[in-house]
Amino acid sequence: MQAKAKTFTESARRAQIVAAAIETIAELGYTRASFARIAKQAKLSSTGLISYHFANKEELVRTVLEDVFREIGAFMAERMSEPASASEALRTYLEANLEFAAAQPTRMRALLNIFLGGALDYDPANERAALEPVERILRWGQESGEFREFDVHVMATTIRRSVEGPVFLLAGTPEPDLTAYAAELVTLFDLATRRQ
Amino acid sequence: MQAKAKTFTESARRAQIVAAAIETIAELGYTRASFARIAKQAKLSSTGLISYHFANKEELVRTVLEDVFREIGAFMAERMSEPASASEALRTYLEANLEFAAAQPTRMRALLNIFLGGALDYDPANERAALEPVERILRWGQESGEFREFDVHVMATTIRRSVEGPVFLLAGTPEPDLTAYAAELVTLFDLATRRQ
Amino acid sequence: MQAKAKTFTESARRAQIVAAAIETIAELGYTRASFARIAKQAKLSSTGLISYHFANKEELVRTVLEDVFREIGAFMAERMSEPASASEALRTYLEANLEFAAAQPTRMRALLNIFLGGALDYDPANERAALEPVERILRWGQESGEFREFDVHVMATTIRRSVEGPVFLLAGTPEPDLTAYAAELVTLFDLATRRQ
Amino acid sequence: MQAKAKTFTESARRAQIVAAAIETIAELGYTRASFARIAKQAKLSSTGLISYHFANKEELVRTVLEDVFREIGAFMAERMSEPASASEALRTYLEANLEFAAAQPTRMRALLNIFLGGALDYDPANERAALEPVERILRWGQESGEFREFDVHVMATTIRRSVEGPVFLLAGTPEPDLTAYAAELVTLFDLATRRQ
DNA sequence: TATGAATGAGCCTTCATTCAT
DNA sequence: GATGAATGAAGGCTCATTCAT
Repeated sequence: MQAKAKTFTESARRAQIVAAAIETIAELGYTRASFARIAKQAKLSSTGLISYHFANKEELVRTVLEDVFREIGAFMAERMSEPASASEALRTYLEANLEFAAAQPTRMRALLNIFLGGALDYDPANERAALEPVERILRWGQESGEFREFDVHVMATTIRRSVEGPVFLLAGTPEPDLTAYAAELVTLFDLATRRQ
Repeated sequence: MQAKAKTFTESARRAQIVAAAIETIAELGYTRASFARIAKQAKLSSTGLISYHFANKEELVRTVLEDVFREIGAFMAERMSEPASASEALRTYLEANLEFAAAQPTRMRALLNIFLGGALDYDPANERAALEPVERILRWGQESGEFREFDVHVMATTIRRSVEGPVFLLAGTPEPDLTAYAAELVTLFDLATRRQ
Repeated sequence: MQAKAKTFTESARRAQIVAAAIETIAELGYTRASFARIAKQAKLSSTGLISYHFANKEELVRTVLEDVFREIGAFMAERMSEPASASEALRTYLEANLEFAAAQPTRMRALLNIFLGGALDYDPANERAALEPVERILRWGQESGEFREFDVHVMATTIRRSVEGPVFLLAGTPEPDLTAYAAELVTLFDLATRRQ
Repeated sequence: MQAKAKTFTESARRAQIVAAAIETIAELGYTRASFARIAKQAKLSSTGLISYHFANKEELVRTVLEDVFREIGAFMAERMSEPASASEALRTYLEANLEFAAAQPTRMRALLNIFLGGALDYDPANERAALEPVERILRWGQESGEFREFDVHVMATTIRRSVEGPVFLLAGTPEPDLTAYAAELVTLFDLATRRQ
């Protein structure tokens, strides 16, 4: 009944399973990431153990998402602390996103594979959650006069998708220059947002 | 090269199956669009009938893609004929894409679900094919002096993804204002690309 | 209703289908010789045509057997005409069988694949029919005093199977020396049968 | 090389499935021995259970073969220990083969149905393995002077097929006299092989 | 006669999940 | 907590056969 308190062992097992799920989903895509394959990746002896720790596949996937989002959140929080201006915040947002993709390509691929692989019935809440920090920056810039008038939702959607773009590059190219990519995006959206 | 001539009946059946597949893939995603569900959608008596008309699932999906691409191609060709300048071409490209998404939301969703849903092992060639028309416009603009210097690939990727953005909105919202959305994108990328 | 009289066209079609079936069964084995593959081999446009000419697969297979048996029978009849003695008849029987296998390897393989491939519920009548000519020779030899006393059925079975032995060699080896093989068998069964 | 250690339960299940497969293959032939029928014979709830214990049908069949070969090997090893001469070895070989067929007719039929039923793409290695013990006896006899000169391969093939001959009889006849059959074969091949 | 189309049963396999131990 | 075992639904696909034209 009690929903929260987990023993240490249980937490460790769940973490191990989640890590294996991320690895597997990143490598094979969501569809092919069956319990059998995740268990093998985690060197678990039975898929039953996954079912034991997670009510069903959906809960496992949800946990994977939470885990990845928490990491991204922590990473972003560190970079984004106390920006002096909205345009600086936007620049940092773009750079930090691509840095994270470069640093954690597996997590990033898993994330995309989940969203793209039909894992979840499309849930607008997820998109709203991802968009919200960007929209906050954009509104800040418009209020401060740094940014021109534009539809915040459209701009935020475009920005969000722009940073997802290079993730797939990471599979093929060994060392794609994400720093340069980030610089291009920074310029692009600086021009697109700033008051003329 | 030349495919065997199809009889009228066969063409009709194939078209019916393809239509049902589009509907089903758009609604459920690629993974859950099983032959059984497609057959039910098409009111067929047996999944065997799908196998009778298509060698395997891959061929069916490929046919779906061809069908959608042909429609998009025809639609775009009509809009894009004889643009006077690169910036006009870019504007038209953005507008036409969103118009098509508004006119054929189901086809558009199916398309994305196939590409994003792990239906195909990720093939850079597909992405290159989608990017190529955009990159041509961008290079034209740079050569003509209309556009500033920027990395064509990054800009093209960002543009391409920006027009995919609103597709999923179409499921929830009955009449999203894609005209306004297009106008925002046009301004956004005009500012981002033009020589200052 | 009328069981026998076939039109010319029908006979030709049936012959064409039977020939294709032999080819296909010889190449792929009975199990994989589906109507679809036989139709392709015969360049027929529809498997329905096979069903039109043959009540079911069993009838087709039975017809194949009759066809092959008729050929073997004709071939053997020519060789075996008027043997001077039982031992000469036996020698000729062995030689003629291997000659036929060398001359018609496809028919021979098809024959074996049918018997071995579970095509027919095992029917002792087939075996009896194959054994009967051999047993006749053997009884002749015993009655004439050329052959010693032995169990005719055992000897006939052994002889029959001995000539089936080399058929599979024909697949792998381009030019197996069936003449030498026949000579060995002739000596073998001469020693095994003759009065000491 | 070393297969993963099986638990007792798993071994028992596998044995049960193998037994059911033997029964089914012997009765219906390889082709008609589907997982569904084997499962029914074994009173299993689902064909999935067979797939759970065996990677695929090929592995099941391979296991059946190993099982039958192990039994035959043990049976033969006992009979064939320390023959005094090649001709005694040959006699024992013939007798032991027919005894085994009499004692284990189901296993024997299954074996033949697998080899003859197109279960395996025809593999000369299998035939060589079956022939090898016979050829060893024959070479021994030729070297010791007991046997006349003859082509060892032809003789071995004929002997091998001669002992397979009566296996199918076992289905129809309740108590075929395989002892008498063996005696006939012993005489036959004694005459055929011995130095005159 | 011949054709293309359709049918529905059956094939092997994979899957998430459950359960006794 | 963890394991191996079992379940039954569902997957894509092939098959022999039937039928309207």
